Amino acid sequence: MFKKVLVSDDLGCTNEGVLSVIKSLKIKHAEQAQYCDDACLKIKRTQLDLDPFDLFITDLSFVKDHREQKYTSGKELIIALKKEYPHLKIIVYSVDDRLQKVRFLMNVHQTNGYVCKGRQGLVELENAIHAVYKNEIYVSPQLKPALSPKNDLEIEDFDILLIKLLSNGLSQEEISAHFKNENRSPNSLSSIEKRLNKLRIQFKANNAIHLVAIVKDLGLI
Amino acid sequence: MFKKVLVSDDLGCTNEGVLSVIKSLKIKHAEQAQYCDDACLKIKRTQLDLDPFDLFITDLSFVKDHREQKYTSGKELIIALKKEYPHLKIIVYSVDDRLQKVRFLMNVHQTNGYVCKGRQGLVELENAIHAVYKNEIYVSPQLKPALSPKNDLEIEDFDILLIKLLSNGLSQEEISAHFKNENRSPNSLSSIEKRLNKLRIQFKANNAIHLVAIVKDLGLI
DNA sequence: CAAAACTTTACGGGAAACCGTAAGGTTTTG
DNA sequence: CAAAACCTTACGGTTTCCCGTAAAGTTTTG
Repeated sequence: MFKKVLVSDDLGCTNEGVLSVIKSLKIKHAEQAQYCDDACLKIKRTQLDLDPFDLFITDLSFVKDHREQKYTSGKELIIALKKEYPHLKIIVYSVDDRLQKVRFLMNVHQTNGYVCKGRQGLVELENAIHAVYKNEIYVSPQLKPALSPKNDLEIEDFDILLIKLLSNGLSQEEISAHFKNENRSPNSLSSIEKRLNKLRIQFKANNAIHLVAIVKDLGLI
Repeated sequence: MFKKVLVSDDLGCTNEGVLSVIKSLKIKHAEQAQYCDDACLKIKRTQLDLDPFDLFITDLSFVKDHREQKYTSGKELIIALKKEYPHLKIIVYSVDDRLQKVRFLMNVHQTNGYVCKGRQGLVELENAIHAVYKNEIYVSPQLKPALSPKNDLEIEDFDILLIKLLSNGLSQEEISAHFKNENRSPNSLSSIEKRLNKLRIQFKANNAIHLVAIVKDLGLI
């Protein structure tokens, strides 16, 4: 079984809960961190040692506070860590069950597990730890569809950005100007209208307000 | 100190974390529930006994799943319990830090404590337990402003409803018609425009889309 | 009870969003 | 390499939103 585990979540209570599972698995050495940067530091420091952390369990969302942070989300930290230490096993433990995010972390960045916080969260986490130890990947049952390849009728980044700018109060004309500034194409007012029209249909929205509300509820922006 | 505590949160890991605090306070008897209805049942059952639960710590948001529930949120359950057992001490332990909600539960329904989940959550929870045991009320420091009386320049229900309808995709004209249907006044298109204008200024929004996005982020709708 | 203050409604003009059509580019494909 | 398919842009017309002003109605106040 894993020898040394790091658990990172901004909520102390969640760390406690996860640590109780770790303990029940007879893993001797476990630590916790409440900031991504702390977690990063702890991992980097021990990678040079004889017994580095061999499993990292992390939340994705970390509430900002007074402490300035280099990494402000679990996602960023995972990307950085996987680049530097591809062999470090990482399990995400998050309430965020959006398939996009799951797919991104699992497929693009080779994260080893993704467990949804939920009523069964701790049980699933235990299963995940066992699976990942056997070099398998693990995702919570409700996230399985995320990894099935057929499910790729995706919203593009462009669309997300577009809606995000809308939600920030920019008019379609301002968005067009903004895209022209950044040399991003398409950028004509007409294209933006067209894109929004497609999105409205896709999300069954009556108008732009409705669209933004729906997409916000889905957590896409 | 309290003799018998019930902890309720849909996330098992959070319950574990809270229970670890309870234990450290030498409270012998503690139980947990993952559904509001379960919590309710446990409390009701022991209220007739010699040693009923004398403290109830609960989350507010409970994710719905297959199990049909009478109470679907901590708020509803608290209201019901406080009506039936006014002397039962209740502490809210939630990520939700919206002042409106705090004020509602503390002032209107005599909840005894309100602790924000956060990095310091468990420490604050411990303080809350001590305070509540001494018949004081406790709210997390960042929520203090919620209870100061001056802070009552509230958004009216009308405004909330208005923005909600907007976010549901209704045009201003449709909203006017809708209000006329329900005999709610004011209901003219002009009044609705005026109201929205005021809200846009108040929330520093560029347009209606922006307004809806801001208000959604604040969690008011 | 009448003046003042406020709220609600009406209306008109300009801006932005919405919608269809069509022209000009680019990529795909036989 | 040319036809087809697709994407991007342009443009005009209609609807909705945004904003100011003013009239009508309601409440407050001396």
